[in-house]
Amino acid sequence: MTLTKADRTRRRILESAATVFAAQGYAGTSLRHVADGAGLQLGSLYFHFASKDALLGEVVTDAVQFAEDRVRAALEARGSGATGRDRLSAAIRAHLQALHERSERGAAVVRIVDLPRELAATGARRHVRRYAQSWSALVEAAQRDAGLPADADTVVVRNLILGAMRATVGPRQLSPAQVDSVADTVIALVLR
Amino acid sequence: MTLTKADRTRRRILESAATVFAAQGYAGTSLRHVADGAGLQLGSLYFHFASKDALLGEVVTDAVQFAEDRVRAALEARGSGATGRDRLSAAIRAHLQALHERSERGAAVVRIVDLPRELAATGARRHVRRYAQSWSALVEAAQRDAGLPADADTVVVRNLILGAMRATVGPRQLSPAQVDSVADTVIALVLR
DNA sequence: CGCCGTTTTGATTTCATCTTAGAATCTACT
DNA sequence: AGTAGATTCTAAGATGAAATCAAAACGGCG
Repeated sequence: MTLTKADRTRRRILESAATVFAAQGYAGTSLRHVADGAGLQLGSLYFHFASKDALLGEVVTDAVQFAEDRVRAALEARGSGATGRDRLSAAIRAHLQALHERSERGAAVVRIVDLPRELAATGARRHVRRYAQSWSALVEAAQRDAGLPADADTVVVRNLILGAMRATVGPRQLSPAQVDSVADTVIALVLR
Repeated sequence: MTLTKADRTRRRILESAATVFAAQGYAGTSLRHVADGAGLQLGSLYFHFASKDALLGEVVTDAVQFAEDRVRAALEARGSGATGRDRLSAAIRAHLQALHERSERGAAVVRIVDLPRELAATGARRHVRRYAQSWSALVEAAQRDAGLPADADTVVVRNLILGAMRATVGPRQLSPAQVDSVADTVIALVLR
C-alpha cells in the first residue's frame, strides 16, 4: 500500500463535501464547513484539491459515476433480452436506490444536475450529459414498447422522469424499504 | 395614488430578484446583481427591503401566490362538477403555464421551493406549504377517480408530479405553444 | 418658485470566504 | 532511531458580499 494516507483523507473530504453540497447547494457550501466535516483544517484541503471548483467537480463526477454503475449493473442483471419497459423499470429502481444510498454520495447528484454553471471547466458536465443520454435511450425503447406515450418528445419525458425521481430526496433519510416503495410508486405512475 | 413611486421600484426590484434567484439560486445571488437588474444602487435596496432574506421571502410568496391564483382560476373555470381526473389535468396545465410565464416570477419558485432553509422567519414557508397541500387534495381526488394509482401514498405521488413539472424549467424560455405541448406530455404520462 | 417628506446615492464598516505560503508534524523506510 | 518526503497546520492576504448611514437628489404641493 504505497499510496494510502492521502487517499483516505481524500475520501473523507469527498464524502464531507458531498454531504454539505447536497444540503446547501453549490454556492452555499463553504470550504470551512467541508473541512470541519472531514476533521481537517481549512488550509489542508488545498493539498488534495486545487480549488473549490475542482473539489465540487470531482464530487459530481463521483456521484454520477456511482449512479451510472448501479443502473448498468441492474440492467445487466436483467439481461439484454428484456423488454424496454422492464429495462426502464429496473433503471428507475436502481437510480432511486443510488440516490438514497447512505453514503451521501448519491444525494449530491441531485442538487447539482441542474445548476452546473461553474463546473464548465471540469469534466463533470460531460459525465452528467452522458448519463442523461443513457436515460434517453431507455425512454425511447420504452416508448417503442408502448410502455410510454410514443408521440411525446423523448427528451421531455426523460426530464420528467428524472425530475420526479429527483423530487424524491429530501432532508429525511429514507430506509431501503421506503425507497423500494417509492420506486414502486414511480414505476406505477410512469409505466401504465 | 398616494403610494406609487416607491411601489414601482419595489416591483422592479422584485422582478430583478426573481430573475437572478431563478438563475443563480439563493446563495449565489448577490444583491449588487439584483440592484443592477433593477437599475438601482446597492444601498437603495435597503430602503425597500430590510434584508436579503426579507427580499427573498417576498419573491417566494409572490411567485407561489401567482401560481396559486392561476391554478384556482383554471379550476373554477372548469366548474366544481368536473371529475377529479379533469381537475388535476387542468391544474397541471395551469401550474406549468405559471411556471413558464415571461415575467420570471414563476421560474423563481421552482429554484427555491426546496432549499428554503433561510426562509424560516418569513411567512413564505406557510404559503408554500398551503399550495402543496392543495395539490395533495387534487391528487387524492384523482386517486379516487382511478385516474391515478389508488394504493400509492398521496404525498409521494404529489411530490413526483410537482417534481416532474419543476424539471420542466430550464435556461431556455419556452413559447406558450411549447408549454402547452409539455403540459400534454405530463398529463399523458401521469393520467393514464 | 421654494419647501418638506420621500427616495436614492455613494462611501464605509464588518465579516465570511477562497486561496496561498511557510512552518510544523507525521509516516514510512533504511 | 534517524532522516527525507509526504501531509497537515497556522497565519495572513485578497476579494467580494451584506448591511449602515449621512448627505444629496428628487418630486409633488403650497
